[in-house]
Amino acid sequence: MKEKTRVREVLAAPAAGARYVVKGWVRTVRVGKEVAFIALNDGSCLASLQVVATPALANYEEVSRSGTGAALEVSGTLAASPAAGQRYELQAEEITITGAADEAYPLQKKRHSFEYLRTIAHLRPRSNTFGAVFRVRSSLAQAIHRFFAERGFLYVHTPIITASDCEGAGELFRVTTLDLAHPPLVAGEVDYAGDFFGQATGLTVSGQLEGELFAMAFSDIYTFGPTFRAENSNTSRHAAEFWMIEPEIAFADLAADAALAEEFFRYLCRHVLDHCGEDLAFFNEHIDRGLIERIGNVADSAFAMMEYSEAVERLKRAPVAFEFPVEWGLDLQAEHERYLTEQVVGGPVFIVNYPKEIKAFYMRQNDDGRTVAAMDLLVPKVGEIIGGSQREERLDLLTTRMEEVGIAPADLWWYLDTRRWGSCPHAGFGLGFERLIMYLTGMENIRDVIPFPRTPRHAEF
RNA sequence: UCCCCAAUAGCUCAGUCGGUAGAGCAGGUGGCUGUUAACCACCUUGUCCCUGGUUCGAGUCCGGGUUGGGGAGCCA
Repeated sequence: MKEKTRVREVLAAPAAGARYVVKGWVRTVRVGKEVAFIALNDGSCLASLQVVATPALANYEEVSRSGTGAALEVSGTLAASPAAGQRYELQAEEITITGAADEAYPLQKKRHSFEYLRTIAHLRPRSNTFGAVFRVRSSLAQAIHRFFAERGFLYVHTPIITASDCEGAGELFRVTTLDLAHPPLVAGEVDYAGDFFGQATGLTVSGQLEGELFAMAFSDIYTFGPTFRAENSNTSRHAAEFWMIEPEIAFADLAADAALAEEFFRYLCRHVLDHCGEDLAFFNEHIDRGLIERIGNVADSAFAMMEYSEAVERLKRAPVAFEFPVEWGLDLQAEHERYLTEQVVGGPVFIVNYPKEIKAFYMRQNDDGRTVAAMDLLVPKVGEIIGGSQREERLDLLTTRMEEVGIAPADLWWYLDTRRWGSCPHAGFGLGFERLIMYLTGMENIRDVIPFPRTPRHAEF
């Protein structure tokens, strides 16, 4: 095969005149008798390359009839475009139709609803919006690894399959090789002793507990991988399979945790502004006007911090009627979080030190005896985007707390061992990758920032 | 899981008071043109989500269901 040049590179050429081979998919064709214009896109950037075809081509008739979606290989010479709309165009000398696309091609050169595009998720990456979404997603994933690598963090692959169902409150997907029609039974219950792992197992809902084990050896670590929740959640912000970033830092307290989260979040805002400009401009114009300004503000401003107790007081004094009650000891609802970040602060804000009753067992108990060292980062438009805490490193307090909330310490003996030998203050947080992408693109549905979304009743593709 | 809304051509949608279905895009034909999701003319395309009911008559009103969307809870 002839070596190709990406459209992105061709469009960035210093001058016209060179010959190129470009391969991609047709976005639109505008046909005439003496000339046809083909917008060719290969996903390397948002812009398409204008290919100019003339009847001099042996297969001009065929080429001019190729519709939106067809795959073409074009050899030609780059020329300065005489018309407005593009700097360069490729004067085709030879065009091969690699894969034709007829009128049944579901992606037309017009606006489609996101709902419809979800039903053709195998083709939607060829659209402008989803091309931009998945380029930004890829770029952000690499930026996340770079951020941690620059700071000496160890990247750890925590297990996908887990036997501990007390990691969090999330419902586990079951992993089994048992014959579901005829499972082995003992006293009417399924006997997992005969299952593949000899015990009940499921897909992970968090890599945090294993991450803590590695932090107790490598000091600063992070995980970045898929996570699964079998919750029957039908919202624009929940998926059954999503990706999560979970750093864990040893010899660190909640303040250090929040400082890391802020540096991390601002780094990623700065990253898309500096590296995804074309796609961001597209989102800013078509999806969310004000996006670039909002991201820029976050990248440049220090984040506020507010005690949970103060947040409750502010909400109580708020001159608005909330649907849910505000009382010390109750969890903050989405409407409360939005009010705090959008109205009270007008920017990102950490809420810290929550009542221990509404938070997980592993969070470090504060000296007041009623709060734990937890933090949530709230951002305008989205609400909670990061949740983290300092972990309880004191063995006696941790085991007591586990018993209080009904988690058998024996099941997590390995977790408790880190508190038994060489324990130290440590902290970490979790960032939902898709929610980050939503925040940085303005896309409002999690199903539209993950290639093939898994949600209740949906595992197509 | 709960609340609300929606479902009409391949896609995006309109459809008045209940009177028998329409536009744009896509597709076809022709024209025109260095075009810019080109343009102009003509043409083709319907299980009006399913089901039951009210009615002389239902895309339209009512009941049940399915699917999708928005919101809430759970959370990331």
